[in-house]
Amino acid sequence: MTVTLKDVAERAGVSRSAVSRTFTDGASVSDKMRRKVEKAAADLGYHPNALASSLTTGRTKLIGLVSNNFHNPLFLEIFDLFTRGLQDKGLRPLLVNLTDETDPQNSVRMLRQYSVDGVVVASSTLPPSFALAFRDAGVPVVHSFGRSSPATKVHVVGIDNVECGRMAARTLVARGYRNIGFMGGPETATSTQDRLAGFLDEMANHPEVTHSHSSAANYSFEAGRAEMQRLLAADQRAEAYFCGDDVLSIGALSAMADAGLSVPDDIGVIGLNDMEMAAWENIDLTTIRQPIKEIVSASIEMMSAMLDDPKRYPEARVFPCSVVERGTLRTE
Amino acid sequence: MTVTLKDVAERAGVSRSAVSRTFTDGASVSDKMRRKVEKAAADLGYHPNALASSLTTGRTKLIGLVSNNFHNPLFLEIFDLFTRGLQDKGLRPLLVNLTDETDPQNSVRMLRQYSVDGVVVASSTLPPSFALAFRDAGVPVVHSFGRSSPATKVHVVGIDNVECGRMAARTLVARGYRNIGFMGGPETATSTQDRLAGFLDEMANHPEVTHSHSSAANYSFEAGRAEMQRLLAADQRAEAYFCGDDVLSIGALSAMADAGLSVPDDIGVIGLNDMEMAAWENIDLTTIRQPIKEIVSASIEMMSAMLDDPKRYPEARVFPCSVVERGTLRTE
DNA sequence: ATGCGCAATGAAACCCGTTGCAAAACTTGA
DNA sequence: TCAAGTTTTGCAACGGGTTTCATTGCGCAT
Repeated sequence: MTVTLKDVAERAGVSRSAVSRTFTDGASVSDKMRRKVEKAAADLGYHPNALASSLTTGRTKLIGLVSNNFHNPLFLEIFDLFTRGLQDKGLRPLLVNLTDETDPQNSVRMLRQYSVDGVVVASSTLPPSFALAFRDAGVPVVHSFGRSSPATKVHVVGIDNVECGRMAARTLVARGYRNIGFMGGPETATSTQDRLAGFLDEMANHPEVTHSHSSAANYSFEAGRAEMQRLLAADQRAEAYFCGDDVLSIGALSAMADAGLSVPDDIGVIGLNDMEMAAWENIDLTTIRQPIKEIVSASIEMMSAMLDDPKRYPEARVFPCSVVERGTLRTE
Repeated sequence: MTVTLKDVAERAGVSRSAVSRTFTDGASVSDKMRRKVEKAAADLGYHPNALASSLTTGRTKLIGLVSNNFHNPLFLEIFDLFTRGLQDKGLRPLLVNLTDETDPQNSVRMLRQYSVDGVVVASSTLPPSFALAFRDAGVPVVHSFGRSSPATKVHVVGIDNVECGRMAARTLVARGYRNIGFMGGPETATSTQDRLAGFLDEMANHPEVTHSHSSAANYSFEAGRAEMQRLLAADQRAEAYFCGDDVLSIGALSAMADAGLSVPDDIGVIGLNDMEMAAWENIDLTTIRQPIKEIVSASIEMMSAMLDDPKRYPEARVFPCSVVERGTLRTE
């Protein structure tokens, strides 16, 4: 059924090594030989078995793509970018869905069994220790959308969430809001923690502005809506909210609309991410743009580099964010 | 660096076969042996190499997951279901992003190189010939969300798009709309073609109702919005539209809002899919529900069955759809 | 022709496991 | 205690490639 090296070698009347060499570039083969082998291979419909070769070469070109964000539409964009970027480099994404799983050991074991060349952890909610588990197992790893620390031990690509928190606070204050709320994602997520820290840090510079904060159960529409409903019902309403994610913001907007509030006249919202949906005309969300294209390509670049040099010194690449002006904050 | 069977065998003072057997269930090993080997394996941190074993067993447990829908949020839900379902069965999804690619041969070649045990084509826009290419290459394949034909040659799981078209038309007529439009997705997509066919078929039963149809460039918000803008500007506006997809509907709703039309008072919309977003309170889209959970699990079941019996007779599993009543059609 | 250097080739060992087969080690029953 | 039967075990071949190393073949200058 399946055509092997040996079959081709026999048909072409050459040795197996010769066939192998015509299919690995950089090997020394004469034109005559190459033509002969290629002819035989074409006749038989031969394609080399990538897995068999990985046995000796030690490379599979398989990259584990690990994530736990299968409910945030932003991540569809991210998966799109990752799969295409990896494919362009001849790498194959082995997708791991971590939903309801926080222990890295299972994933580490599984991905090692499949001899992946490297692992990309694409998540803004997993702790740094998660990626670390791969490094400790000797697997090249980059944590995309992760938290970078000065003492980082794995490659990290992302944004400065603390600075984003500051930026959001600064923006809201500059627009004249004097009672500001932060509605974050799950408290366990590093991104939530950092954004809150930055937010509070900046607010400390503005004692005249009152502020408060709370968090939604997770980064989802429902959670954002529920939390905003709670805030509005408790009559603790701020003049404007920084929501720790766009999809959360959209949930919040929905709760505001239900409460009869008009945005941005009665209440303001600024999100974070700038997912495609934020630009939809019926949403038109003012938000802080996270440059996902750049983050993904930097992640892939780093991964490539690590494949060549697994001992590469860990590095954090942090991309700047900027406010995208749309219609959910008053212009002042 | 990497610990092999041989290392464990040496440390335990037994043969390599013994080690292999303790790690393959169903093999005959004494308890004493098993304990000895497991001890040695644990000491060394050994894990079997799944790829090496696949060489002799002929199974990799790798499943190609092929899709070209990386811009429709519905597919994030679908990927979530697929990855979890496959993982639960011990299978590993190798993700292939087909964006901008319609020729199956590249994917076939690549997936064969990686010796995948099977392939799931998850797409409502690819033609039946795409999945067929895998079958012809001897790879078990199931086409999820595909078009089933009476003479189908590959396993297909999905819905009856023709019937959905009829259902939409029937629903709109029943609500008293007398001028109805169908706004489909890309004309090359089988789903669009079938939904249109069903729509027209049903409309033929209602000569008193005028109807028209057009199509958006692709299944996306922007395309839906643009097409609806065009329709409204041309003043060809119908009383209600059946949009061939939820995200298309949402784009259309946005265009309607901009045009100052109020839904459902001035104009009605019914979508198709019932993605999570359709239930968001600020969207509240009346739509035809496609049971994606059932479709995905049926696909995985079929795939499992084919792994046991690759020559399994091809079968089409078609799930019924039903209208989900929300707020974008008048109640009449 | 002769010899030199280099590119192309093949034989064989190796990568990490699995498995058919025969020998070894146990049971069991009488 | 011994023969017969059943489990366990190890050996060696195998799966589909790659790679080292020695050998062969070739072009070229002399």
